[in-house]
Amino acid sequence: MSNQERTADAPASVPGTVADCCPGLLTTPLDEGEATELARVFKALGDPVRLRLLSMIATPDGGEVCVCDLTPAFDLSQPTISHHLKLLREAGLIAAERRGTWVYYRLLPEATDRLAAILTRRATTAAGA
Amino acid sequence: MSNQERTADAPASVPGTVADCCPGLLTTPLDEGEATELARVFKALGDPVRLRLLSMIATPDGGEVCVCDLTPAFDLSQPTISHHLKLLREAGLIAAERRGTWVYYRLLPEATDRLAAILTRRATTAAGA
DNA sequence: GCCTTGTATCGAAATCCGTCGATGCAAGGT
DNA sequence: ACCTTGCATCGACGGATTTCGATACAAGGC
Repeated sequence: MSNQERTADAPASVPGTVADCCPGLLTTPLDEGEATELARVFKALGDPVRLRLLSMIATPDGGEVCVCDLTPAFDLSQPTISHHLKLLREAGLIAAERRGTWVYYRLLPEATDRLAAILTRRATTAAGA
Repeated sequence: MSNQERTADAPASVPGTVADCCPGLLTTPLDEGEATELARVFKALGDPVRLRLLSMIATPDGGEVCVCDLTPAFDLSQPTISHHLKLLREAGLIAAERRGTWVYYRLLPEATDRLAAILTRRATTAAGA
């Protein structure tokens, strides 16, 4: 049983609304085009290194992490990390910005919000009663 | 002769509890073990065929779909569909039940709930209580 | 018992993916 | 200008993934 709070009048910084954006995977069958596009995003999450990268990027509240901090955190070569960051970028999950010598990555919250909404089971059973 | 038992279904750790499982990906860095385990689930979602299968399985309110309804919905061979269903099963996303001649699949909502929670940005700033 | 139908597993082929070293480009210091 | 440092791209290699046909297993009808 999901004890979801109904943040009806959420006073705090609610990250936008994810209510009506998403076809919903769990409520209506996905057509082929949507499935292909969604699969690309989930595939980007389907690797431990990329998941850790994403969590390291998403964790700081300012939401920016220098690549120079990401690369030494893994036992992998620098090109490999760069490759994984590129995949996360192409999936629309993160964005990069060059500032001087360094490149900073930040999370794109709309992307994860969308995925969360897609994976959220709306209360279809509680319809009306 | 073939003495093989069918033990390759679900992984050892069946997601029974979802209460304390979710560190939150967006709020704390993932350690390597969690990342590996999570990546397996996301990888299962990283294919258009499997996404469509999952949505077809999750869509009916009763939550059960016969394989005989899934297979002809794709332009793929029956073994291929069976293979994709197996991957979704091993990821803990769906479960199978044989009833007579046919096999029925249903969604395991705890799995998608967990993913949705992991991808949900919690209000870290409001860390009260 | 045997055949038919539904589903899973096996083994192989083609393709994709993660990883590396080498190299190129950008920016700054000297 | 030149060199140094940070990051991206290239080309290649090994391992994983997707797909198939063939086949095995399960259940029911004859």
